Amino acid sequence: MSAQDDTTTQTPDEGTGPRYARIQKILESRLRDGTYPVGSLMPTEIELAAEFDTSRFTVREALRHLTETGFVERRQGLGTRVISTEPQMRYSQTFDSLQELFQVAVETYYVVMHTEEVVLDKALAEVVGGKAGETWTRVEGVRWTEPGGRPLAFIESYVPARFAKYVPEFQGHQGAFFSLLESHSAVPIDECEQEISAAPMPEKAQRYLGLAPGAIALQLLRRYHSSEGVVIASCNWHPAEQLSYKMHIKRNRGQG
Amino acid sequence: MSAQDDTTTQTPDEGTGPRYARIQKILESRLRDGTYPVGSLMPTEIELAAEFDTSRFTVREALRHLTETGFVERRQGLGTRVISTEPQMRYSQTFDSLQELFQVAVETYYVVMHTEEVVLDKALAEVVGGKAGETWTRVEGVRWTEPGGRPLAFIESYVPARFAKYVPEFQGHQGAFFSLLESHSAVPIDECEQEISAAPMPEKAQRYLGLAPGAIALQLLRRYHSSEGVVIASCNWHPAEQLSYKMHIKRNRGQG
DNA sequence: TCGCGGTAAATGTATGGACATTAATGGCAG
DNA sequence: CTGCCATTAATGTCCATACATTTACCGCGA
Repeated sequence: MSAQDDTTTQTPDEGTGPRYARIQKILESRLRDGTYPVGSLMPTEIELAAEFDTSRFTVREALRHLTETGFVERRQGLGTRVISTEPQMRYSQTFDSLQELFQVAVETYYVVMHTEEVVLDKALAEVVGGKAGETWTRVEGVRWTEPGGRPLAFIESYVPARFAKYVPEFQGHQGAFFSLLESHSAVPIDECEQEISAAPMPEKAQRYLGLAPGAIALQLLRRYHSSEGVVIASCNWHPAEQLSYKMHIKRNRGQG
Repeated sequence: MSAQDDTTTQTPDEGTGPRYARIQKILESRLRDGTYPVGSLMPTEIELAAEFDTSRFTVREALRHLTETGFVERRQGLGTRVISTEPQMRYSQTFDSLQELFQVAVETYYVVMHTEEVVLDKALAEVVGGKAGETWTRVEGVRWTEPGGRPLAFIESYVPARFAKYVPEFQGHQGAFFSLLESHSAVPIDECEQEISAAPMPEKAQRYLGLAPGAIALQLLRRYHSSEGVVIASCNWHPAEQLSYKMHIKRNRGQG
């Protein structure tokens, strides 16, 4: 309700383009100016439809775009929660496809090199998404094109203690861990954060992968979440020449 | 129409979950087995609705998911074109937001270090998305936090000859090039490909950025496309410690 | 031959309604 | 106090329908 800067009268009737796009712009401006604070629930579809004098369908289109753009998160039975006041790289995907999306894990084989229990210190807890003092299992391994084939990546994985009993299953597993853990423990995995960065290849990884000192790695840190927290955190080191991340960003037509 | 492997009878009535999801799975399997080849047009919404004995709305939901997953591309007046037989990292976004998405370019300043004309050889043509033999302008520069501030990245940009006249505008520009080119030339930019990889920091970049030899870079190759082809290709080298790419991948609830 | 305009066909936008599914809530029984 | 259950409210799914907008295409005229 700030009186300043109100050149944008809050009606979807001005401007051009589809109505849902105009409503979307209004809602975005409200998100930015704090009308709908982060963490709060936005008005319901019915309320917004009434406010903008339009149908629920049109409001849903606007909200769908806000979801795809990473501003809000919607849950059946709950509502529309504000998660950001600016767009995010957020990628929505069905689960089976998600597994295929992480190309490297599919049709490749994992070999466990080393396993140990660790108590999380503060720094490690932050990385894996756990709490300091908890006991987790740390697994070192290498992913291969095929058993006895060419090594692809060095992987360090962390799982909470309650999943430790499934770790032996990792040995020789084809595919991603998270699907294995999910099927064995019946804990559904809802989302995954991924952080891509560049880093020197760790010394141990150089040995396992047969690389010269000074090798460069594309480093992928992934945290797989169930509703109760992180189920697996893994850090993958891929030789820089062997992996790159391609994205295709497409402009929505007609919204200039 | 392969007779083998036909455990999936092609009706959406089996299985559980929403009907559009079942239809989506059937369509995905057809994409994979070549029933709808890459480059071809899929049946229209009306035809699919008739085949699956459902409404156009439900078919649209299935196709919307295929679009978000990167299998197909839809154009009003044309149809649904198959662009891939497996899911892709495809990110749809409005344009204003896209600029914000490429965080680094916003509220930073670009300084041109060097400009020259180059004739594309075959390898370079492939990288920038042009044709061998064409003349492009190559621009070297550095992006800074503020004029005279801290250097953030070394950037090598290529623009086709017809845009060369706008290159002087790059000097001291705040924001991304593509928005500058777009506003000056009135050529709308539809999409952007991005490839993220790890690489050694080029020697020239080490000098410009004041880094020690052996520094590691997160390398971003971007191609901005208009309908007529690549408008800008740029390769950015960021010090590995200063940049990472975070993604949030969310599972569609209720599709196990 | 070239360009212009009309037409058909496809997706895009929008309405209004109905019912399903999920999640929080509060009350009741143990 | 705890646990189960009915209620309520929100989004999710689905229908039939209409019109708008974009694109490809064909034919006509200059």
